[in-house]
Amino acid sequence: MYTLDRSLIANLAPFAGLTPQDLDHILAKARPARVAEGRPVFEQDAEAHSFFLLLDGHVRVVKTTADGEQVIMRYVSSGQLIGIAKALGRSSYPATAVAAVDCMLLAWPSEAWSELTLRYPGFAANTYKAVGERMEEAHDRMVELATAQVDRRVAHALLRLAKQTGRKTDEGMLIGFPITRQDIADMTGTTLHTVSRLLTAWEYLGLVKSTRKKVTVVDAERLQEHVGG
Amino acid sequence: MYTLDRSLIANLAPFAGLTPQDLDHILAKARPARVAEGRPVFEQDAEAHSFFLLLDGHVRVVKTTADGEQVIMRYVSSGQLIGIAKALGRSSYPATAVAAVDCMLLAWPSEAWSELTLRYPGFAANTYKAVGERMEEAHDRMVELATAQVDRRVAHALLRLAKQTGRKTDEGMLIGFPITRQDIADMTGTTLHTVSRLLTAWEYLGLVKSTRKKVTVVDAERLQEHVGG
DNA sequence: CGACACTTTGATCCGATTCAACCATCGTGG
DNA sequence: CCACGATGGTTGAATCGGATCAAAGTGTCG
Repeated sequence: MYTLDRSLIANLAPFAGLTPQDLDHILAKARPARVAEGRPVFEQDAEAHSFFLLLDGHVRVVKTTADGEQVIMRYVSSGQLIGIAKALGRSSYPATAVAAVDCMLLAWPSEAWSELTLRYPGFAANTYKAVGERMEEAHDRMVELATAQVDRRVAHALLRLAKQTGRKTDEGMLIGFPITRQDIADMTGTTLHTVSRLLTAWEYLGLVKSTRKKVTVVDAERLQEHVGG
Repeated sequence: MYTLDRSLIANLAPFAGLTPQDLDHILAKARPARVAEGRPVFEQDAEAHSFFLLLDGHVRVVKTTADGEQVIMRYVSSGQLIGIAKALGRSSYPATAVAAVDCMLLAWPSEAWSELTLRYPGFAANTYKAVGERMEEAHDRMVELATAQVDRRVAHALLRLAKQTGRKTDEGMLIGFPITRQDIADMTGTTLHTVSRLLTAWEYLGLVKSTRKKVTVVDAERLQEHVGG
């Protein structure tokens, strides 16, 4: 058995303010995991046996309704915790998490949660701050879903993803993982047809550029304005 | 100066498991407040100077967008905490809270938050459990807004309100506070016109009954089925 | 190269908003 | 106490944003 190096997590937000000893102790309970693109990290309604830290990659968090409709709740980038059901008093996962690309994670057994938060109040505070941010994000999306037209919702989704995960290329900000028209539709509550039409229209206007599973935001400001922001 | 009686809060979820002494100490820091129907308890973006416990009444939590559109995030019933911005690492209120009827509240200065959670871990746990529940609620509404038709969204809103706040009458469950067509529209992301049409149609079918600012769910099961549940 | 996953585009349809007008109920002040 | 303005509610007609239905095109991988 090897030892995980603390440099893996030392600079990540959830562990801000912890000592090297703390980090080592926390890492001692973790187990590394690899999840291939398209495979689940955990599944909706399954018993929440573990929580995870995404070290590298991107994960899509999806809720599926009783009648089979899907909604993408959010995309998780590296450095963030996922599956922290226990932190919010749940014993099962509220959604499915799917690797959007090949991912590296650390996994802790859920029982470790209460011990870690008790022993490291800073860790708990960091986590609840993150929960607060997610809550706010959720509220913002609720407002948007309730009031904004489809074009605005799609534009905002692209702008958010480009900002959060974009890599600068000579054409603009390329969203940092493969994403289909269907995925975008599932984030915004519309259909792949409408997303396709919007993207072609925007490409024609020079606002975005896209190919199979790749979307680049060419001109964020004009895209923003174009949908009225 | 008088003393607040601990029986005011002894049986409420946020204070479950605390001793009488704990309760007295917590109450010593609280200040009672009355807010008349239609008046704000706190306002969006204002500095979060206090958090509150709703002792009696109903409060509507509303977000207003830059372009003046309103969305009702939730209704708060008595016994619940509101305005706990500090618990989630915020320094301003994310929304406006308006008294839906005349309300009685207790108010604590925000600085008391960290002291209370540190001294009473049970209080903290109770709170985060509640936060988890709200998070889940928010997610459910996101899914619903993204996938369900207007009639289903309106029906679910009414069923939820009837269950949470309803008072049994000889006609069914009467929603426990005055609510207008516009309010229902603001909860579900539609217009007062559509809500009005739905309510008249459902009244004709014997599913609901409504007059000015009052809505009664007559037959919850059939209403549920009618929108496909 | 063939199969499959993803994308585009046209045509049609419908739910829900918008526009418009009117009615009902409530509270207030002359 | 009644009149009047304000707030809340209803209903019809026109319109339109997007979903749905349908079909064909294109890139990718085994």
